[in-house]
Amino acid sequence: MQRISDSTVHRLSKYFRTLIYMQGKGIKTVSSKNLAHHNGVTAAQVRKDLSCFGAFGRRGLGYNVVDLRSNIGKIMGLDRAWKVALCGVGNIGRALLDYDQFRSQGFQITVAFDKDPAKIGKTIHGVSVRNEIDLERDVKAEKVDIAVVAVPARAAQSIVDRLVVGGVKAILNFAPINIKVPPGVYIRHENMAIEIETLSFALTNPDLVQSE
Amino acid sequence: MQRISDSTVHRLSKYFRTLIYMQGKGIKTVSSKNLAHHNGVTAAQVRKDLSCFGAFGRRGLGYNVVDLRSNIGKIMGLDRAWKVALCGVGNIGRALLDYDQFRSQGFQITVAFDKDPAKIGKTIHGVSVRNEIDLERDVKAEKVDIAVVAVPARAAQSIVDRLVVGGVKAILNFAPINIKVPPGVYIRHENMAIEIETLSFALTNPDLVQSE
DNA sequence: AATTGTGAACCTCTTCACAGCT
DNA sequence: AGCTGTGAAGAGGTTCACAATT
Repeated sequence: MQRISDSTVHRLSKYFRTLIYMQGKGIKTVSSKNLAHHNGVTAAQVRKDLSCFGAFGRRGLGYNVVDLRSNIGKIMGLDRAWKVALCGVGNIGRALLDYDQFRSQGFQITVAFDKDPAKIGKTIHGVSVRNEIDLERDVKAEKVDIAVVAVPARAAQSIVDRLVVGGVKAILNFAPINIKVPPGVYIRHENMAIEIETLSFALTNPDLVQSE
Repeated sequence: MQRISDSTVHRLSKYFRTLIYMQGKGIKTVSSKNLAHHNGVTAAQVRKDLSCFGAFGRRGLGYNVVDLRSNIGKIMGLDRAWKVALCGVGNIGRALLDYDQFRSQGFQITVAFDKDPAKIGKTIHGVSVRNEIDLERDVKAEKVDIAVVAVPARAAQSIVDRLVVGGVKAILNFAPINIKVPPGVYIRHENMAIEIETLSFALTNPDLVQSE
């Protein structure tokens, strides 16, 4: 069985959002060319990406918007609700508690942890903040699927280790540091500093990068 | 002159952060192997990345931490201050106004815009929020280098168009939608939904992805 | 002995191009 | 005629392996 590349998964996520938009607009059918145009890729790329999982289109006609959305949703596991825990209720953590794109796609932040006594016990955006001391116990009890780590860099590895002890298999890390996890645990990094520094690089070396 | 890949630039950004950390710890010298280990890549990859820009190490000895940090800083344009404008002072915008990783690396958010009358005129984290109506005029007057777009998806393309009119050449977009920019303008996307959906995919298809 | 810098080999992802279906 | 699905070709990024240096 073939492995699927990160790039393909990222694009599927984008196609999925485009299809939701199109469904909302009442568009019934879409071609690979059109879907590609909405996402800044080539039509061949769209077809290749989809062909990893089956044949969802009809030659000569294109893809049915509702069906393709439903199929990509199933492929990506977006046809169910995921239990999400948030670790670290700082600036970024608070923003994520109220982030539409998580909520609307089935990612429900049901638990939040912090070690600041001033925050523990408070309810923010409908989620009550718990004491980080109980992290392992609580993520196990709540059967958390995915943890979002938004603690300072120096604390991130230890929080992740404890999440793993609590049985969490998927982690989204916002701390600007590499984290080690055992086999079978998935970790993804979201580092906003990297992207803005990439812009700094582009402005500094316009001859070394291609703009759109 | 060779083009530099996004992956290389992203890794340089990571090496840079590692070197800052090492410098803080008083570490004088680092090998490609060590730098690689801190960032989850191979030693050959580190050397190849650096070799795009010159020969910074000494055979048999490794790299001087302070010198390499300084060199990467120059390459990435992190040895200067960038003027950053924020568009959209919602949950994410507010979090970014107080984001350490921006501030400490020379990205100074000096202007913020919103169209909500309740926000205009207020000062948040030391930045006063201006009326979005004056966007083009103000980014031009303030000589903004980089704009961060944190407005809803439906407003993002139009805000970007106006930023371009105002002369902004680099944009960091948080709206979950593809944005078109003219040649010579750099845009990077930060989409947290994509990464969490990638985790959803991994949990749903453990056989199709490799964990660490 | 340790470690860099780098051409060559390797591998992976993207694009091409066309047969096949509507 | 229009559009998908896909093997083959092409492009690009990563790893190997070793000469060069300390």
